[in-house]
Amino acid sequence: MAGNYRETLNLPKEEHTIPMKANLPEQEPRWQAFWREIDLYQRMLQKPAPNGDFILHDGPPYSNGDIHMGHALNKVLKDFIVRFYCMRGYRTPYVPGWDNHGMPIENAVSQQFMEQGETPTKVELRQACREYAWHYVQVQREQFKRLGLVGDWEHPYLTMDYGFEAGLVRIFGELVQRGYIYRALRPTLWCPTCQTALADAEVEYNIKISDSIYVRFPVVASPLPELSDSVAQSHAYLLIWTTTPWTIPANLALAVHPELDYAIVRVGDERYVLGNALLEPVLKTLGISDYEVIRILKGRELVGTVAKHPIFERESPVVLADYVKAEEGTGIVHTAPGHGAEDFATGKQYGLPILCPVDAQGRFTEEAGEFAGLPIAPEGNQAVIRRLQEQGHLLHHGLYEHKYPFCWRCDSPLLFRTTVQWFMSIDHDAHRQRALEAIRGVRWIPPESEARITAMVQSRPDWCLSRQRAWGVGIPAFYCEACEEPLLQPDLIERVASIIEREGSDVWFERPADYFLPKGIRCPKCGHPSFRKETDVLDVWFDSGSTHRLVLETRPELRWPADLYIEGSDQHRGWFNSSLMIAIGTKHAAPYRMVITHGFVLDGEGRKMSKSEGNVVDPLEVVHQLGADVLRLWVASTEYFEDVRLSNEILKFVADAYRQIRNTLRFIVGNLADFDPAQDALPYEQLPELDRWMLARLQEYLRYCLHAYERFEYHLFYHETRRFCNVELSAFYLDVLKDRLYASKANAPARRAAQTVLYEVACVLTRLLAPVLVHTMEEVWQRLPVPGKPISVHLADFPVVREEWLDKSLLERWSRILDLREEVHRVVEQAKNEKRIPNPQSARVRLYVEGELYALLRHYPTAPTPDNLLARVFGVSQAEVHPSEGGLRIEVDVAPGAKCARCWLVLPDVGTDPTHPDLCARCIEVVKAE
RNA sequence: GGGCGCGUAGCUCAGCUGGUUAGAGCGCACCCCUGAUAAGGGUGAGGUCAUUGGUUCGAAUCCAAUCGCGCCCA
Repeated sequence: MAGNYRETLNLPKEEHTIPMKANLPEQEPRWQAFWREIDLYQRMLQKPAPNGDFILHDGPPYSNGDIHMGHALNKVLKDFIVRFYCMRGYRTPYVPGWDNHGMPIENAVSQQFMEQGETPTKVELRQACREYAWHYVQVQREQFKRLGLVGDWEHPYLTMDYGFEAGLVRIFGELVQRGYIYRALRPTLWCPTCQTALADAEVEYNIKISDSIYVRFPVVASPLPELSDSVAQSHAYLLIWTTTPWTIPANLALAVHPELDYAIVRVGDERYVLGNALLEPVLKTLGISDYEVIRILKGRELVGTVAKHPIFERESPVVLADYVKAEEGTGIVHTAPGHGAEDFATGKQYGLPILCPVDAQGRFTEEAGEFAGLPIAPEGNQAVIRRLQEQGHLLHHGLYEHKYPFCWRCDSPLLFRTTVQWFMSIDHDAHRQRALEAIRGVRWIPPESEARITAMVQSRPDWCLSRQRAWGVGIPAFYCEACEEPLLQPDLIERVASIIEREGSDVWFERPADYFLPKGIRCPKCGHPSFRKETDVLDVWFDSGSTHRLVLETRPELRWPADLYIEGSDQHRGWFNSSLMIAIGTKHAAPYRMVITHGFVLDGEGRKMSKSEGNVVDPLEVVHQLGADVLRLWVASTEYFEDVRLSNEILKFVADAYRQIRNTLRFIVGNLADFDPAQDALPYEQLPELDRWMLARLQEYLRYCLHAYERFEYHLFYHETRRFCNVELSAFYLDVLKDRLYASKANAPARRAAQTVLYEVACVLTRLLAPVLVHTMEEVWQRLPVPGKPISVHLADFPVVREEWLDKSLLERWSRILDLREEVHRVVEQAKNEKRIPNPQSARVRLYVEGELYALLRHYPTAPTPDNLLARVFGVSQAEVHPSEGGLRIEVDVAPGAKCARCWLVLPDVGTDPTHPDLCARCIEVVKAE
């Protein structure tokens, strides 16, 4: 009678393990609630920390809008690190923060006011900005928490906290004290409609059709005979091209490239100088076909030549500039230092005045002489062109289509104006050298990052701290109302700071200057008693650049400097840089010991994600559909030092990986249902060889993973874990173990040995994966029978390699057996395909081996029983080993005997007992014992 | 246009200082199992190592250029 023996087996207990379906979107919030209940973050901090502190300082995201994948990547990486260090025995306080001030919020809020037709006062605008920023702090905080991030979310740092704002003013004061701060003119892109300077991010480049004019400047003096000879007749000219005629009134020089070739050409009795490479196209445009090249010379030879302004009685000397190009124009660049960044730099270099005859509304000032009062465009342009024509210096006028900067809010074409701004000097007191030295003392990961920050610091200009904005911390300067003398004094700055600390930075905009100044103060220059306040606010990079001082130094659980900053690679110019500047400026040392950079999140094709492309993957949606653990596993799977890719397809693969890891653990935990390590675990010495092999492989795997964790290379850990779970556990060890686990007596040593190892494997995997799969590993942990275990896996210690289990010779022997296993599989597969056997389970394998391999294999039992290790390893019912003289031969046939109804092995001893005619000898014994 | 970086199978990644037929896992195809079952197992097919040209006895690995992509700047 074929009985049903299923009930006599020790099958994994479904109710004792984790469910196959993870249902993360629903389950994760429950675990998060659990952590909140037990106050996991505080418990992590209270955990013994024999290795001391590890301070990861959070770079503050900007508090506008929902989080995107870039945030998710950044914060999840931080979370891996915090959790790993904590489990490694470090105290790891993590204080998340937000960057609140700044233009994007101000713009969004102004937009809202505009839509409602309201014009807020500065203070009203600021209050709305503060509310807006706070709203998104709360939104993002919840979104971050949903990703499973651990940290002091109830006490984050905010750059708009009064204390922080006061701190900013004080740091500014420190820099004033140390002599870093100065005031100077600077060219800015200016919107004449909004009447404000714009930041780069507020500028959009669009196609514009401009006037294109070729203008000649008469030479009035030159060391070159070819030019000076004709001076008397005014017949030598330098030829320029411009698309902004209105800047001609501000012309103060003509720039040439020192190394480019220039031609002096004769046209009738006139001579023209222009770039040799541009000779033909330019003369063609001007309609000149009859000409003669008199001389070719280098640009630098033109130095000393001076032209006359084509309209005004003023000189315009030739100057040298590297940015002059031979691709466009005439090779000679009309230079107006008041109207362009490059022109400004050249102007400064040559000591030219910074002439900017245009007012805030884009109208010519008195300095523009006859043009005063005209808007620069279109009237100004037309007037200038007309005047040039009257003078006979306009050689060509056409139209030109090119990219031009526009205001992103009002779409007006922008112009360059020079205005007075506050700066931090980067070269004061050897600051730049100190910074470069400090960079060398920091550990940069990846190492290329050091070259990048070095280049940035080497070439960075002075820091322009002024922003003509409302939503920020006011620059604490005063001006004499009589003589305009600026008043910038550390003691006065401290007065402002202490008031802001009490009342918030709005007070600067609400109160008059007197409120902040001591009674009786007078202008040191003219003695006048009344002052006005500076209206500029600090650049927001100053805010975030100060966090290391205002967070690390003020929170008792933190310290300065940080052990680690980890941010996107754009922060070389951003936060890494601004933090370094302020740290060097105020403390002469770097604010971080180690800096990691990660790449950007691109789509599946390696392109930037953008709404218009429709290739954006939203982290909130991923969490909603697949779960945070899948998202986190994706982060772990990427080589994030470079840009990383993400698409739905990629997520599908990661979700598969998640399922495989989950199922492996599900199987292991299910087989530990009746296992109590305290009572049932076997000592190492009593473990069968295969189990000791597994423990050795586990140590090798663990060592590899620890190394990967230590180097922040989670992708190596991810791949090795997948391989370990799929190949070594699922496809091999667990499969081989099934007979022992299921068919042995529950407390048979063979079964307890298997469980002992499974338990070890589970303990290692769970802790190793805990920083990544925070929810899933907690779920597993709660099921594991660990004696005296911490309440959460996140409070456990990271596993350590047990060297004594690394049995080298065992590993070596088994690597040969595993090779042989592959051979056997191939032969069995072939037999199956040829229908010689229905399936591997019904097969017998006979090995004919020689030499060393025979010496190795002969020790294994070859009798047809469940204990035939080689048969179990090969996945067949029976296996024999025979000596051979002609190399390896593998024969496969149908195993003799019958299939045991209980263990399903085909064995000859099935049916030896009449009470159980369909059982093998081993199973009879097990069944009878019950 | 400039600076930095990247480009190995459909996907994610190995491949140390140049040296045997370029590896892994997943995915895919075919098959097995039905006592991990919306699971598990086996076998197999996939790559001119972005392109081109150099250096070398020999290059995915070094050099140059080109193309594509990204970040920062102009």
